[in-house]
Amino acid sequence: MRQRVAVIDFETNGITPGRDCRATEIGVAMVEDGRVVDRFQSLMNAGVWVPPMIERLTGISNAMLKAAPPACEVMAEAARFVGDTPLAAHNASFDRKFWDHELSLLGIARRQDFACTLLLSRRLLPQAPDHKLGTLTRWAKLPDTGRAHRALADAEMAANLLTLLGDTLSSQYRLPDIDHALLCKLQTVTAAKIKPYLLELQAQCPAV
DNA sequence: TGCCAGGCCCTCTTTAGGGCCTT
Repeated sequence: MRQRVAVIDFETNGITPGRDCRATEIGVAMVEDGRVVDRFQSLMNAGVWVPPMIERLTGISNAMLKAAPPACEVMAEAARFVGDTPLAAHNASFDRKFWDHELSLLGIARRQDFACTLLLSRRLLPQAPDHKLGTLTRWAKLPDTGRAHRALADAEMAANLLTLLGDTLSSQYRLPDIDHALLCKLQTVTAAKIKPYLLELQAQCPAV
């Protein structure tokens, strides 16, 4: 896939964004033509408390957040970095709600759709042992990007997975124009119907 | 006060339930 896509990952102190549940770190891997070409990463201090279980999971402590820049500054910078670039994430429904929530606090509305590497990998890589980001990375022998459950390492893992999914579509179905809009369309086709749908797309494409 | 996600996907389904995935 040649198109530039911004793959994002949030670390947070909980599951549902709100007054006491906020992003604690953001990572963005800008992927283009199968390579990560640019990166953005920052901890952010939203004034929330991180429970011990999540401190252990992410390695992000309350002391680290105390010293981090304010969430509003970080998110404003992240929004400038991403601009209008199409977005992707692993289990995008999670990162999308935090992206939308954090930007809404700045009065910014998202303009672009999210592609989801979880939905796409369930459809295109059904033979994987499971569809956790770490499992898929090891199973597909994708590069080690650093400590799991840190935002930039996970964003780069998801970026590599996105590239693998694009390559899978190219090699298995010989589709010439794989772009973000196609990926967003594919993730709305049910897993049971994806193969016939792709074969139909292939039949409509001129031979390459 | 007490509770606390939610969308997707499969199946022993559709008048439902439970596992997956994210922190």
